[in-house]
Amino acid sequence: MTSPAPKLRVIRTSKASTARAADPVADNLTQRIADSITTAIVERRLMPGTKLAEQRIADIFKVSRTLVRQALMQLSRDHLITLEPARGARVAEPGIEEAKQVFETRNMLESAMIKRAATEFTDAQIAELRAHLKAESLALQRTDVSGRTRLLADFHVVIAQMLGNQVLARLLGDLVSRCSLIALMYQSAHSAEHSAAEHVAIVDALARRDARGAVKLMASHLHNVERNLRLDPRAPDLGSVLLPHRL
Amino acid sequence: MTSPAPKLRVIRTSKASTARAADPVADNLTQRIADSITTAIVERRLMPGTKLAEQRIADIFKVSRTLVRQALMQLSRDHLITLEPARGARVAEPGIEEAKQVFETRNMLESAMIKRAATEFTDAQIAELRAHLKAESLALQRTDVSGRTRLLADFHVVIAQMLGNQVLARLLGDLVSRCSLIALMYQSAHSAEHSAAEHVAIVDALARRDARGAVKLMASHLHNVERNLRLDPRAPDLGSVLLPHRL
DNA sequence: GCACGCAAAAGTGTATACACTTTGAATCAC
DNA sequence: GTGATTCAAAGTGTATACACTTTTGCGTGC
Repeated sequence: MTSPAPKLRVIRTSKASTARAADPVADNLTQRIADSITTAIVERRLMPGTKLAEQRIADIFKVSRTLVRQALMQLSRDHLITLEPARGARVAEPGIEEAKQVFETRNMLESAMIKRAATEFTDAQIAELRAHLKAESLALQRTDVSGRTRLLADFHVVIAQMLGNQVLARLLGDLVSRCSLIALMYQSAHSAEHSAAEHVAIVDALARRDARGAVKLMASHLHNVERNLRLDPRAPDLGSVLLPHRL
Repeated sequence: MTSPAPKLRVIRTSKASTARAADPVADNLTQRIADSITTAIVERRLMPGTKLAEQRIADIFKVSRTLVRQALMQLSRDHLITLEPARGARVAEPGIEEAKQVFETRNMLESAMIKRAATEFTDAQIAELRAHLKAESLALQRTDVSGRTRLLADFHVVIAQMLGNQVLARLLGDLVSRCSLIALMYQSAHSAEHSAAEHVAIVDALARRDARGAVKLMASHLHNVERNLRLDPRAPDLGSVLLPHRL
């Protein structure tokens, strides 16, 4: 019969059905393309508004347009690029309104998250967080720009993962990467050092099991990041209209 | 001569660059396929675990596999189906753990959301909400099953939209549709009437500008929905293992 | 009879082909 | 010289082709 004897069925099944089944969509190739473009955007090598022609990218990665299209559609879902019907893909240019909404939503999620963390985290987990803070400060000392940006963003996602809530972690991850794009578009004046210091304060509050304090610190941290964006309605509009964004 | 007078260029551009640019990814064709599958899943015509072969779907819609693949990848991002590397797509079977995480995340978002709504909604907006409640009760009376399911879910998203936060609205929309799938998988015992009544209570609290009360009511509403799922670790596992899910 | 293995069928992964749309530039009219 | 028109180049949208993987059914050996 259709013997259910799984013989030497690949072990991938187990991994696939547990961890991967969530979303990871594609094989490693499409994903690699998407990741490359993502880091290029976050590391400011692709400026907002830049056209992303499919064939160009396909040539670079030595693959067909098929895979590039898949990657682009994925990035579009993450709001890192925009796809217009017959006009192709461009690096997203999030507007001021969108920026505010992203920060507000982050605040909603992260306030609740840090509150839970304050009451539920074990000492071991807090130690793990301190290790992350250590890595942040090292990256700062080495002036490792792309590394430090990544670590500062990861701090927030790591907390979500430590709570064991993968759904929350993914959601927050999306929001955080959108924030990276927003921050580089509106030239944040918020120094990385300042952010790292605020992270330390937050973890200290967690260590004291001071839920209320942690929530307040997290809220003010997010508020500081947002406040230091140049969200003047005038300047960005003028700039983006006048300057030639296309390549 | 070959030029078919491109004069009457569609105004689509304006709409596309403002509202659509966000994410809607594809043209109406890919989207229609995705929508058809989505409603088929939510209306229980496609049970969890059902195989979704690309060519079969392509034949049904009279399109090529290309468009079907796009639609499937989109649905996969929404967690309505799962894609395994060389084994194709199946209707998702969200696990118990995932269900709990989705509800917890919804609670985080919606508590914060309803709190803001209680202090910021105008009388006109509350009237609009009451109109929605009216629609819910009408769908209940007409025993319009698919309509009522949709309306009950939309209630939560509508509140987010009324706050003017599109980012929040989309995030919540994704979570809510995952909940629909979860609810039908674990045969919710929570009656639609009960949900509708709880919605009324929430809006009443909003009308009183009773933020604390509204938050409490929303939290207990979500808790009730979750509690009435058959999230016994034993029953579902046994059932899903024994019963043949495939068609 | 049962298990193993092999081969055909079905299905997915990627590349390519082709139609249609947009873009840009050169031409023509004024 | 300025403005509109047209045509070619570039780019996107969809279909199809083909390679490779998984599944399934049958036959063989024990």
